[in-house]
Amino acid sequence: MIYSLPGSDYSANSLSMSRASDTAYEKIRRFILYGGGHPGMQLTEERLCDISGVSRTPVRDAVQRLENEMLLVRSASKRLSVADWSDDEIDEMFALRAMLECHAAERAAQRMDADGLRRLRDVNGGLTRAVQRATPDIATFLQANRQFHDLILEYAQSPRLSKLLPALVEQPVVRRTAQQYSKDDLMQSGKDHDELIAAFAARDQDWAGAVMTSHIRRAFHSFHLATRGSDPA
Amino acid sequence: MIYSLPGSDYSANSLSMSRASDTAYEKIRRFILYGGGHPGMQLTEERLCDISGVSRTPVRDAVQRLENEMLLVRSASKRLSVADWSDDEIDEMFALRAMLECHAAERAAQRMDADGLRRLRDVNGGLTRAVQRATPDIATFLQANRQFHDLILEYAQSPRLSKLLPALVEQPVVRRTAQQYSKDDLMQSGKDHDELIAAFAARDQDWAGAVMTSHIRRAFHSFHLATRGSDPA
DNA sequence: CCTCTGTATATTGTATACAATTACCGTCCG
DNA sequence: CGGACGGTAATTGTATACAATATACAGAGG
Repeated sequence: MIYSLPGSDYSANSLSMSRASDTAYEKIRRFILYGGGHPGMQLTEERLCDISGVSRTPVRDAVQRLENEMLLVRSASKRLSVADWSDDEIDEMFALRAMLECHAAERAAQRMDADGLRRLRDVNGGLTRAVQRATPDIATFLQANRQFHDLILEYAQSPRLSKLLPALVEQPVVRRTAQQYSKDDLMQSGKDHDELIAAFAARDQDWAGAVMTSHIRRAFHSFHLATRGSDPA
Repeated sequence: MIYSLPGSDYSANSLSMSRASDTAYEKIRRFILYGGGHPGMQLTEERLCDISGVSRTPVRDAVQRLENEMLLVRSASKRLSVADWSDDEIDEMFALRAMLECHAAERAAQRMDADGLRRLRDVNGGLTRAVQRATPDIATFLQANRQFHDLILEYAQSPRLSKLLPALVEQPVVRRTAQQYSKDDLMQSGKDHDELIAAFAARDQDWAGAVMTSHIRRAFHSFHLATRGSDPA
């Protein structure tokens, strides 16, 4: 049986759709990842206005954000299209993400407190319960997973990391690997998280970093097996 | 005798001031780093229009870019101010930069070719000559240094890295450490580059990565000694 | 004297009109 | 028939007017 990817979607703050530029961002993003947008597809700003229901000004704001996340790319003549990630770029994204999440875990280990541990245990409890059901509740799993990694990022206390990491956790990979993971894979994610919590409790930054690196790199290899039928190692 | 910092300013593409949003970006950036902008200073968009001489639309584009680079920060109520980097944030920036530049060097080592080696040697020759003058030519040094690191980034062939790294090589540090480096420090940078070239020629990615890490971390420690009078180690 | 609240003011957010670029396509000339 | 040229349509870039929102301040009530 096959499910979905451990790491995903810390960035999208699904709340606060108040600002038009935020709704534009969300809707265009959704269009690219789950809607009719396929890699290489040309998109005019006007088209994006139709998709998001707002005018060009907030659309342009959203576009700039999506460009930073490399979900949209701009041709030499400033025309927009949906990004088409090469295999090498996806591999690179995993590598960079492993480095930065490792670093975040190391910092979090140094700054963790009792309240943080409690919150991490709560979230991971929910994650584990969601997986252990007869048919795993993927949506809840993904949400809990996001919360778990967000908490680590919070305790890393690095504004710079908080700005950099979300851009690496974007969804083209999720889109290409949705429902790819087995129940055992999902359970292993929960166990990784448990070990991370143990490392945090021990304030052992090397341990925390190593577990996090394993966590991400396992996802990387599972991704390879699932999408290309071979292991990159 | 005291001079300036090894790593700096790969990002600013000093050319192509055609678009108003580009001139706004450049002028506001210059204002923050070398003009009247001091950390914590409040800036309205109107004020930024005066500074850059264009209307609010391109100013807002530029502001978003500068926010990503964390030169500008936005308060909870969406008001802008010049970023005020804490010591911890600066340390973090060096740490992240060391990781990513190391990674870039590793990738470049795998992808280097004869033409790239020649270009790197040319650039570093110019850098060394600029330093060896009776009074080192700092401007030329900085330009050559930027070109050198840009070349490595080019040969790393990672669009993602090319987007991430420039945001870490920004200037608040340069501003706070301008003219801080001795002639020996500058010469050592040239020697680091020579060793990097040797590592590239040998296609030894571990060597290249290690040299790059040393290169950045030495700058980090020199920065500490120069600005805080103590070594972080 | 403090706090709360309402209103004026300042600032940011959005829509739209217009300018500048770029691509598209038919035509002309070799 | 192929390629360069030029005109037109499409698209992005900029300015500005207006709307929404947040702050600041004054005055009333406790």
